[in-house]
Amino acid sequence: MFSKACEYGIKASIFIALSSYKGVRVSLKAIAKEINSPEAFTAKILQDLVRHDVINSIKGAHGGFEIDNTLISSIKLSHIVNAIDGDAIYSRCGLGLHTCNENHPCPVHHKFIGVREELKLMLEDTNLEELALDIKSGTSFLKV
Amino acid sequence: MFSKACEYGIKASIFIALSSYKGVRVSLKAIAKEINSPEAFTAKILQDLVRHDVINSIKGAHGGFEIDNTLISSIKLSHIVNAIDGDAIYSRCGLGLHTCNENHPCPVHHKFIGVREELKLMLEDTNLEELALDIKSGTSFLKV
DNA sequence: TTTAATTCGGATAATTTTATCCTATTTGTG
DNA sequence: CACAAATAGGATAAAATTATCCGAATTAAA
Ligand code: FES
Ligand code: FES
Repeated sequence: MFSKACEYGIKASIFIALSSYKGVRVSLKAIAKEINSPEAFTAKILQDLVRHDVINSIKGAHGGFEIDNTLISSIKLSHIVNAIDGDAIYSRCGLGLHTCNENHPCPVHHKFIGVREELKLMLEDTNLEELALDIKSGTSFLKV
Repeated sequence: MFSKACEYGIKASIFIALSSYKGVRVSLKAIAKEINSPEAFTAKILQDLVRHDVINSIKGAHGGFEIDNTLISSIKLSHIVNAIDGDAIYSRCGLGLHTCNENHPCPVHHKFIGVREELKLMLEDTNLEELALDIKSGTSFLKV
């Protein structure tokens, strides 16, 4: 469903949010360890998220990644997915026609748009705060 | 959402169903042309569908692909997707945890399973007959 | 001001997916 | 039987995704 890059991006963002609530900035190394991802690849993804203003990076000694506490609840999964995978998941035809077009629908169009719309709503409705709180309370997990 | 292979597999199956209703067996070449797919790659996918008993192949002169007319309405999208992409789309954790497990859920598990379940139901509920009839009536299209 | 801890960014490698090519095999027809 | 028209299947190539490596730039602190 999501690319590996996107999966890492989501998990990393949640962990960064969690740390930011605690007031601690986290390093790439700590993130990769926590979400069980390859360090260098994760670095690329974090750079992407920084460029898209999803997370914030501080260079140099004692640097790392963080998110402004006041923004965490307004960052939606859709922002992260969009930054990494683009909007293909929302707009692309499920069977690879040139465009998804109501007036020239592929065979699964009307079956597919319902699921796609639900996915879109879910991503737009889910924010980093709730996901981070679930990790904090031990309700959900970032690895294994 | 689906792999390219799966997209081709679905479109090819619909076209084969349509031809089978007309009583004509179709060649690989005709299929690839109709669904706008690379011929050799499509051949591999069709072989896969044959092995999984989704479609039927006849070798030699005047050979080609067909589906038993009486079976078309009972072949579901889920059969095709399963034959080509396996069951990952149903069972895999959305964030790549080792397994999707209610007792050890990833952060998006409870948000995700709804969408996944709707997708599953859609695939299990949609059969080749209805898709082929839409193509026949000009309600939907296999290419462009 | 030097050093160490970091992120950044370019180059490259490994893996997976997608695509192509060529030969073997099967089968209907003259 | 010989031939032509098909699918089957193995080998290989191209492209995309995932992963690694290494040096440059930045920054806090000794
Ligand atoms: S045209 Fe294929 S999903 Fe809309
Ligand atoms: S554990 Fe991740 S989707 Fe179920």
